[in-house]
Amino acid sequence: MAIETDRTKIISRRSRPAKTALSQELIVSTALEILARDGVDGLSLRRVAAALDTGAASLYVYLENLDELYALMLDQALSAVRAPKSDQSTWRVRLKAMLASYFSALCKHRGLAQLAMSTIPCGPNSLRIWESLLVLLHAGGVVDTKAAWAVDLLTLYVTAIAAEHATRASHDQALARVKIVFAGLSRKTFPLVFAGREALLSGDGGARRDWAIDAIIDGIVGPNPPPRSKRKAAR
Amino acid sequence: MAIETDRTKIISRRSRPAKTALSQELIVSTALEILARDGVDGLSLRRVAAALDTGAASLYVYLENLDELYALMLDQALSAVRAPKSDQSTWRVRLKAMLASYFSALCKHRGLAQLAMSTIPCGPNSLRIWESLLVLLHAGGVVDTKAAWAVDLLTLYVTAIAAEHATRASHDQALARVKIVFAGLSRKTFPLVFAGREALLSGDGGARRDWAIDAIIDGIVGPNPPPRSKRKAAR
DNA sequence: ACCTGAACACCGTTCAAGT
DNA sequence: ACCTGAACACCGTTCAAGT
Repeated sequence: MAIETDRTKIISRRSRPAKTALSQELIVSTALEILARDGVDGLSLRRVAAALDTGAASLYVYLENLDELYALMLDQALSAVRAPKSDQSTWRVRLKAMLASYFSALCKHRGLAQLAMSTIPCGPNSLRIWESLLVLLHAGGVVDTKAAWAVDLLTLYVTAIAAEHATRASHDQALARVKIVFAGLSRKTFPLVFAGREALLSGDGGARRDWAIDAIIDGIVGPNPPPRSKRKAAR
Repeated sequence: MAIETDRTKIISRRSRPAKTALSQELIVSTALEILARDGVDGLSLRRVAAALDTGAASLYVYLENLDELYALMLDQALSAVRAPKSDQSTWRVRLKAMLASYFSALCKHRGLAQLAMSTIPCGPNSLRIWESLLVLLHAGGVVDTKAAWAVDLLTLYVTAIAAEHATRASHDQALARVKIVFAGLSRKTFPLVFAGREALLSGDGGARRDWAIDAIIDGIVGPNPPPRSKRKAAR
């Protein structure tokens, strides 16, 4: 998407981005950089403006408001999500790969997932991803309304788990509170919580996420999955 | 300004709550009221303080910071979540009832769900709810690590869907953007998104949520559910 | 058309000073 | 111990004025 707007970007790369002409894309990229570096608490319009050697007011030529910036940031970050090649593996493996890619795109910039939770993703990259997910689900026999709802459910889960991930990572105070609570947990009043306290805490990253995604897909496909054809799953 | 700390409390209950002695609980209740009335954007420490006829600084006797307030608000709101009576229905019906209760508790105060997404719930009410959910899942044959992960998955979904719900409700600008995108959607480039655009948008509230919860439970229980005993499900 | 400084109406948090 | 006003270092957004 117009990676290098014009020459200046190549010529005058000194200490600073050297007063490149402002553009929506540049603003968004800069904002994503700041987000990745300083997290969601370090991101502000004023800081983005400062990084671009200008004042916050200047950005309003390119943005209606902060929410629009968030939406654009989300979509630009989602450009990293790629649909896996269609000529290999089952639809299920490809679906999971795509969701994993979605997850890591959200995690790449610290706190992006939190923004994603309060933004309805509807940029070009979201559309592309939705389409790919729908194709994969169709291959799995999930169609129509169910397919639409399934895309929503799957992306919602991935976004939520990424947001939780980011919260725990950046916000160790909250995590410390949980640990204290678990340390003083009464085995009598809460026997099952007590027994499962390890598992409840364990981010354990991958394992829990993989299990959850599989569970959700199982649930979506339903108890009577369509007959598995011997052919490669349809494109 | 503690002019009327005690007797006056009974005597002078006029227009205002009449300068009740401050307390953590009172602060939390007031904050929840403001949240319910003005949404997440209308909530601030200063406003809570103003509603209590004091300055923001006064609250720091009872709160470490804003995050602690959020955590306390979440837990107080979750006190409305009740475990259904154990002597009726199947574990599955009761599980769904409890999750529905969880959902409506989060929706009752506009924007609470958004706070919940960036707070690890670990107050007494969360513990109680976890325990009940674990009991129900055990009745359904889901145990150990799987049960713990399942509780996490279910509550994460409910929280996320409530947050999405709140975002859409309060934030019609974003919703308008989606509608514009869908209106100009290319049936050629995104055939499946185009076909499912109604279903993707339809909040449709209950139906989609019910389907998703059922799908997740199905997925958790797994393809080989334990033999359904004829007895009432164990407590 | 684009950029800017200054202003407006807010934030959370701290702290010395009061009672 | 509790409360307070004032201050600090920030916010997003607007707007008249510049180029």
